[in-house]
Amino acid sequence: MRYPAAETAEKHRRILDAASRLFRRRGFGDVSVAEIMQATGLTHGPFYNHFPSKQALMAEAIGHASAQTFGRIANAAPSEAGKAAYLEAYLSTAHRDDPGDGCLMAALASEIGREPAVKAVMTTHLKALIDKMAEHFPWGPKREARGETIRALASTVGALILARAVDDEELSQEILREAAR
Amino acid sequence: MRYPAAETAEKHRRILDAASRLFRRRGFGDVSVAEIMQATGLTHGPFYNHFPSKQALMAEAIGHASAQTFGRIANAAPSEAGKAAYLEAYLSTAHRDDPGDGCLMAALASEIGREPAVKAVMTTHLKALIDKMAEHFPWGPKREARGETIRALASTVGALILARAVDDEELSQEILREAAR
DNA sequence: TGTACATCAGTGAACGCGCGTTCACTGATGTAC
DNA sequence: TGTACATCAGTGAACGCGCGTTCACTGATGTAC
Repeated sequence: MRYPAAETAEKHRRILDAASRLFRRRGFGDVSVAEIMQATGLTHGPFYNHFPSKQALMAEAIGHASAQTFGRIANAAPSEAGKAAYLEAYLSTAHRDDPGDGCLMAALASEIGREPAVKAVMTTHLKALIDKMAEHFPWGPKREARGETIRALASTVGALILARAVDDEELSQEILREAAR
Repeated sequence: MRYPAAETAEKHRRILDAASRLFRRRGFGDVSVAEIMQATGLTHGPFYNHFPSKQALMAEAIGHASAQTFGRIANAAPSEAGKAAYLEAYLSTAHRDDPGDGCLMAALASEIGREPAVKAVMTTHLKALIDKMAEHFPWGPKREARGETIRALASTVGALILARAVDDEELSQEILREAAR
């Protein structure tokens, strides 16, 4: 290899960072390959040295963002208090106003199902996420843990999406507040 | 008017019908004006006799689909059984597999916040929807009705979105089933 | 009633634009001797 | 150690394409007399 492998890997990572942030902020369709490459300080040409297509980048960027989420859960205390803090952060206005660094599902929800490669990565992510959350946090009776995790996920993802879809600050906050109960 | 007004209005309605269905099925970005017009049996030219821009159509199509949802709620029996039937239909695999005729929020979730005109219409829709559901269905103590409605909306919308984002039939069904409890 | 005209929704070619992707070229880096 | 060469990531112009939008034209409809 002409250039050290570490440098190539570093660039690959920077493209994924920029892409996963921009995609979550504005959606797959509204972010161009050129813009992503510009965000990493390069022109758009060498993109194809790293990824075979934009579609492939979309799938890999989802995986990249998924790893972030897992890091966040692993860092939360595995107690009732840790769970409460995690959910509170999830339903915060800070998270609502910063989709770029936030939840994948909430940010790209309706676009995920349309691209099979993306959907596949998302499925793996969600399965692992349910397992991780069910095992990491306390959920009352053991055999209820999985069901409760799924219900908590659906509620919080739904609430965040509704809060973001709305123009009215008061209503938006009300939705987050109610879901936190 | 050269052509009878009723005919113009009828065409306007047919464009909105096609648009709101296609948008929900595939998203705003992936559906072209030409395709919508073709679905109504016309070429794309006269589109601009009906709407000033695609953006304007997006906002109007949301309003159009919103009216459908309200019709569906009004038709449900205002009883515990009516509410259960409504929620069961919402969380059915039939609804999951037919976004074109289904819930606006779940279908366009992440794209709504990005277009201010669309967001404004959506806010009006959601406000009216919360009021309508809180008042139409029984929810236990009166002053809890609004909060419970919001939580039910967040849970069901979230569950439908997760169920659609997933590749695995079993997991998808599990999500719908858990949210229905 | 019949005829010439005015209207305007519909037609389809054309426009400019931005996109994903390709490619001939550059030039900095490492290698061979 | 020094020099000529090979490599390959990066550059940026160019490609074909589909999109939203415009527009000169058509032709069916209704109106005026």
